[in-house]
Amino acid sequence: MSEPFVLDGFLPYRIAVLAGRLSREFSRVYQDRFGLSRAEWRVMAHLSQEAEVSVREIHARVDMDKSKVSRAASRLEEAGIVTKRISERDRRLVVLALTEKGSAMMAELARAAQDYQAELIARLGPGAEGFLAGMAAMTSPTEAATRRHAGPAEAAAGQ
Amino acid sequence: MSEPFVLDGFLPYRIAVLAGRLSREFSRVYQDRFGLSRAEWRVMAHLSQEAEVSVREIHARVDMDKSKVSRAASRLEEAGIVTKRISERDRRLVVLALTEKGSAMMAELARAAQDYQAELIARLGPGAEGFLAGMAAMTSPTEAATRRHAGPAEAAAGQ
DNA sequence: CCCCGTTCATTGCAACTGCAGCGAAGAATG
DNA sequence: CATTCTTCGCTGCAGTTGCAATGAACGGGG
Repeated sequence: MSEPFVLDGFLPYRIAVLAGRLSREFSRVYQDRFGLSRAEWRVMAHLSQEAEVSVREIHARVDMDKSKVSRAASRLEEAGIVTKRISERDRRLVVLALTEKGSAMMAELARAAQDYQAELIARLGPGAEGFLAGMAAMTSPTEAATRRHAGPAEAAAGQ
Repeated sequence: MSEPFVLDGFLPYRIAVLAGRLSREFSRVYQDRFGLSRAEWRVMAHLSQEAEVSVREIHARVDMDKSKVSRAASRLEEAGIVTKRISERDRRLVVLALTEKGSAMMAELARAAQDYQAELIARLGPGAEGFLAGMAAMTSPTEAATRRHAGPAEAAAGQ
């Protein structure tokens, strides 16, 4: 029964290491070429999905604290990559949108991202499907144990 | 060919989110019960594998900057969880080891970790093997693209 | 119409992070 | 040996992080 604990086999650890490695690998693209931080890249990536998004929406979907989103957005605005304006429907909301410059950057980044994604799939080989299925199972809200209050995106935070 | 870029399908992103979620989920154990940070937990976990380890060894294997290891070790020492002493064979090395108190904590943590691991495997269900195979493939040093100078543990950093 | 509880985004603050640089100790070279 | 190069752990520092608190704006109930 009680196998000795083996760190190298512990899934949260293994996945965290993998995530760090992939993240770092791809960060070369947006960091070297555009000087973006990971947080900034994520905000941009999210904006490429829906043209106009509020800080709250990004916070809710992405694994980022809302202050992190806020500050990333400010830096992007300062760099002329996104615009911030107050929503007319709800004046508490800040609506983010890519500028033309931002869109051009994002187009290039999207291409690079797809190339990288293709390479990863290639690395996975035929086992890709199994891996993706596992990701889904893991991500699913089974959470038998460790039930939590939880908020948007699991109260974000972390990383 | 050129599918539009979809953030939710981008593997580095998905894996990062998953890693964050699992990490946070399990961190409740060592954080709530023992007040450990993630870095401290990792150092302890590593120490549970081999009784005596140097800062450098942890830095090399784990995805942690050496200063991070150093400071985590200092905090653990202050808390009476590990001891630091200078190696006799090489007086540059600092040898870390769990104290009795630390061992007791680690035993409890190991149990919790195994429970959590079991739950994760359960979540994965029959697809577990495929997932683990994918992890291995992904981690493997295929790295066709993005070759790097690299150092210990991919020059650590990140996360 | 006016409260009052809630939802947003931002900001202050303390803690943490990574990086560069340091001194001490070992290894290599002649 | 003396000299130089490398390895190891630590620390200063600037930048970042998460958390809590703030203030503005909604929205519902009386």
